[in-house]
Amino acid sequence: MVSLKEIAKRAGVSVSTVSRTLNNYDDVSPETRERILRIARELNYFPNAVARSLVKKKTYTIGVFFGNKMNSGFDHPFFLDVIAAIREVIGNAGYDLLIFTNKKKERATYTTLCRERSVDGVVLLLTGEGKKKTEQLVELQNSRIPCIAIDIPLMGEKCTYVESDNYGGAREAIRHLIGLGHRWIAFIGGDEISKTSYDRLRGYQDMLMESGIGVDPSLIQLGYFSREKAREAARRLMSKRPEITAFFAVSDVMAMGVIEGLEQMGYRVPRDVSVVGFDDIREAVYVRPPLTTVRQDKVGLGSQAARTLLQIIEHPEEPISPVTLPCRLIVRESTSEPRH
Amino acid sequence: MVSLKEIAKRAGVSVSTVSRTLNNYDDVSPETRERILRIARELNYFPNAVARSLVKKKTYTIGVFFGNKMNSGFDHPFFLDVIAAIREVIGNAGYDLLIFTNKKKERATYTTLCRERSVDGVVLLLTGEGKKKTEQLVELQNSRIPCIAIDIPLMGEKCTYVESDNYGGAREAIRHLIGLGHRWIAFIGGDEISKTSYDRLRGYQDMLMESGIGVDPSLIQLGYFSREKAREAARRLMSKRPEITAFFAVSDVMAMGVIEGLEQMGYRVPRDVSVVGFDDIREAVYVRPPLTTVRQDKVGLGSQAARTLLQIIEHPEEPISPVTLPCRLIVRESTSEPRH
DNA sequence: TTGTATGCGTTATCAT
DNA sequence: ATGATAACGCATACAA
Repeated sequence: MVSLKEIAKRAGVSVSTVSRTLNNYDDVSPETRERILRIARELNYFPNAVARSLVKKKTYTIGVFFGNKMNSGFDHPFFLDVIAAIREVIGNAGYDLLIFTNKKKERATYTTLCRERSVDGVVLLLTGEGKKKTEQLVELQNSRIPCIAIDIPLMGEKCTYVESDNYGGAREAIRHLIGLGHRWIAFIGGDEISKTSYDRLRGYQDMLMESGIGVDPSLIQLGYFSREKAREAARRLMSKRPEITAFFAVSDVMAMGVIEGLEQMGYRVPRDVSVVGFDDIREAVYVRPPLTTVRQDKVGLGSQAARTLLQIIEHPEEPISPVTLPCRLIVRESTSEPRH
Repeated sequence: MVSLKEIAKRAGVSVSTVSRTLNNYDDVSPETRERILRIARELNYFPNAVARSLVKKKTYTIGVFFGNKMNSGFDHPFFLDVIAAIREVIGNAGYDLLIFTNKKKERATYTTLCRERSVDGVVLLLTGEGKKKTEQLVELQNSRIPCIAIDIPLMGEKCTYVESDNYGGAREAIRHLIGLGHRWIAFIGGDEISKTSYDRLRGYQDMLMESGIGVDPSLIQLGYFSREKAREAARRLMSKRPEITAFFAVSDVMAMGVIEGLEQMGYRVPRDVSVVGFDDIREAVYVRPPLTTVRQDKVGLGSQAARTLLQIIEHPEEPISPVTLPCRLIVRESTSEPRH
């Protein structure tokens, strides 16, 4: 509303003098400086970020893309924690967050939306649907837009990702089950394409091999990160292979589905069958039985993503690389020794 | 990156012709139109929203303010659901969401931040801390910035709010307890200033009066929307007034605290004492015992807020007024008949 | 120390 | 049907 011109007029100086004063240049006399600052304060002046962005080509805005499903709220399993951490870090650095929601752009891609809004950087917090837009992801990865992805293996000149140690976390989960005495351990995966799910599968397989138990492919099913699909997968598995004593589901939501399916069939968890999840979402501690699960460091993921992104933006010369954060097995009450 | 000027040069026309073409003006010949559109497509042109905003004084951006507490994620009890609904509605209308996070502006207020970023409107999704910045809220309310508050009674020329029927919801909760046979019903309020908490208190009092039970002020305590504070309040209350058979806490988080306190003292819920919450947060269904609570229509709150805000923005001439959405009592397992 | 001029990318007004 | 020009609010190179 009140502009530099307005202040300049009242102070009897030129616009550029006002601009320099307000930007703390030191080439302005103490008297005029005082006068200008006083007037600016009186008029309650604040610079127009839009105009400034136009000339400086810097918006102090970080874009965010994430899943689209409506009814379940944001469908990322721990959107809230990750975004809170991101917000904290980038806020301290002087940036705001732009959440892309505009549905009116049919032909737009992640890249064009970023360019259009001139965001300084972008974070990708996608779920199933979004992760499948491979062409768009590649385009963004190859663009010069500073980009950090969570759980998606993108690598480019200004693009990298953060993830949990999914492989190691899965190993711990299986080690735990084996230690308890389990030998017939089923695996409920996510989908065919996600690296996240794949790494957890590898951890499961490797641990079983190393323990001399071996991998039985028929114990491996996909649950597509859906509670219902996981429930049905568990029921199918259990009726075909009643010797199973434990399930490892690669998300807590699916673990909850597995437990549901098991109980529908008359099994008790963990007395008859043990179940381990992944993520440690908020509900995990409340659910019955409280879930043994592999905790992802959500705050760590978010703040690391933010820090890496800021580094790409503000120190473009420095090399970048993906970062992997450790997971931790949280033993609660959904696992116990196998029924004999 | 690629601008109107670039396209103009390649097409051999002026910038203004390109602009008119791209904005679907009808005063451009079919031939040049085709040529320009083709080149624009080839160059993968997208307009620079910043430049456009500067001249049109419209950003297609809705600002969002909310609580600041870090560790607990966003501290609004149902931030996620509300924001998801808002996102849906404003996204369909062609707007994006700007989440204010910048901590580097000490002297800034809600109003100045909005002006600085030139947002077209703003939604207030505040918790305890934010709600207490009364001067700032008044300033915003009196500004000409289109504004919608959730659960805060702001009213101005371009400012209003949405809330749940807190009074009615509280009445239902108490009616339920009375119907079960309870007579000694304690109230765990939020704080002294929030209208939300106050309306629920009124519902509690009125229902008790209408039922001929009457209100005992010593059964009323504040829990400041904190689990721990509510837990301690419940313990104090219960040791002084062991005749209490039911608690009504004005948030689920506090209800969980109350249950915790009760169980620490050796009471069982609901066998010995019944507990009713408010909100119906996601955890409410998983917690033990599953919480009887007053459900707020989170999606309704969010989408109503968004619709109202859009109306203020796009139809400034029409009158505005606050809207109140109905609540619904969800009976689960934390309530039963009183111990004799 | 201060002012003038120019440009950022776009839209809009007014000629032609 | 098209182009020249100004304007949005600010920053900056250069001149004075």
